[in-house]
Amino acid sequence: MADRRLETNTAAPAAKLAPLPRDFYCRESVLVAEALVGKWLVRRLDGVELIGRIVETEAYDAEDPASHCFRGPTPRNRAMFGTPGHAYIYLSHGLHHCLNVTARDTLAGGGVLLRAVEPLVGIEIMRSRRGREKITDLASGPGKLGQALAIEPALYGTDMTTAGPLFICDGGGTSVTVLATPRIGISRAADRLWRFIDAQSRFVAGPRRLGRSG
DNA sequence: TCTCAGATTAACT
DNA sequence: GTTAATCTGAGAC
Repeated sequence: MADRRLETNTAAPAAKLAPLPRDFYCRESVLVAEALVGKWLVRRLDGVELIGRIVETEAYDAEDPASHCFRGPTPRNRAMFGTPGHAYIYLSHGLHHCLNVTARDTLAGGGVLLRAVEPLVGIEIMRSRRGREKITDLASGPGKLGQALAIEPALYGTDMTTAGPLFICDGGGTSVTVLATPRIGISRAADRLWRFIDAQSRFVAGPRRLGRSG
């Protein structure tokens, strides 16, 4: 897999950063979560591009007791009941802004939490925003990702299928070894293997094993 | 209106 | 391994 490692911090040509189409998100959130591993998350901020390669995701939907949309629409989660492919941002523990992209084959509610990315472009800006030097500590967690990529409430509901301030593109298009594991930090439906990680990435935030006992 | 749990992180021991 | 920081929604009364 050394052939597909991407250590560069050189900006990719903007023309190649075409957002993934709406159809990509109009599937079961689990399928979208798995497919997003290896894609590039693009954040445009004050004319600067911050790009990270997605290495860790989690799927949630309305039938999932661990999901924010399990109990139906509220002012906070309304985005997850709208058209797939939009940003759902929530404040975790009153401190951290976490980024989801809405995804579902119906409008019943669902989304994919982006938990970690491998910084590719704008690394120095991310370092500055995070106040950390270690590249593996810049976006290896949902709250860290939010801080590094300037994920803020103003981005709530952003259409991520257009080349705006926030979107996801196919990126390198290289194949990825995706591993399914239990989700992190939840007590309900904790046995579902709805967390997806790049098995080879050192930027994954949590454990790489399948269950509590291995 | 009050209380509690929660899709987290970083500092401290 | 433990704990503090801090906001939101849900449920109980």
